[in-house]
Amino acid sequence: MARTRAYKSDVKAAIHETAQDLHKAGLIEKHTMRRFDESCLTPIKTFTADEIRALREREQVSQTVFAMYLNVTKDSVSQWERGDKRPAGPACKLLSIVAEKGLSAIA
Amino acid sequence: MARTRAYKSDVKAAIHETAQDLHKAGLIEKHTMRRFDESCLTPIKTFTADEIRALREREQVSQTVFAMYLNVTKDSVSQWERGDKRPAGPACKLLSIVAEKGLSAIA
DNA sequence: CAATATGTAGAACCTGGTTCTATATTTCAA
DNA sequence: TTGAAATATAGAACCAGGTTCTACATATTG
Repeated sequence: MARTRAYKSDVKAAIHETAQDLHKAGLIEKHTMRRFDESCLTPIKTFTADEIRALREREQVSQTVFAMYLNVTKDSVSQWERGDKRPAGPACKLLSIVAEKGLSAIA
Repeated sequence: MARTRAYKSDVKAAIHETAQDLHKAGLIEKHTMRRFDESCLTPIKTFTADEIRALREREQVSQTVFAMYLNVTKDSVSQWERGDKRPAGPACKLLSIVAEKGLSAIA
């Protein structure tokens, strides 16, 4: 292992690193390592308008500040929360991270 | 402070939490807190095709696995690396996080 | 009061992200 | 060695996400 971590939330990261090191050492095959990657990825949620709003309010920030964290415009956040538009792939990933680890995880 | 962290990379998160707590305590105004948020956000890079490829290869994963982490299709990653398309706002945010903290930060 | 922050609303535009197929090369297990 | 699977390129077509703009309404604050 290249690094060790104290937090249990980083178990998945550790699994990935372990698999990578095992691969480098020639102990496991590439396709096996990919299975590790698949299994240790956090599942992506599909957020409703209300869930997005609740998430933002949980973090106690305005739409503008929330948008800054996600690197989108404030209008986009507003549209998400009104159900006008729905966040795409990368946006959902960021929202999932925030939902699980809080805004500070993507500061 | 609600939590304390040991790593210096979380200084910005700490600033945010501190500002938030100061606001709750009525010691600073909302607009002042927003300035804190602005200043503690990691600047977003604009990635060239080559930089994206270099970033992925640094993490030693295939386009497919890289795509899984970012919650986009493998085709999108391929298009980025060939300069066919360019990552949008949320995608750039994710790439910036990976560039700074590694793939495990968005596992 | 005046200025700022916050959020809604809607329209128009552009391009990112998806999906599909086809091709070529490499990797690895049987 | 053979064949399946992984990897990556290429291009086309489509949809909708994200942006930008304006206008309006309501707090909030100095």
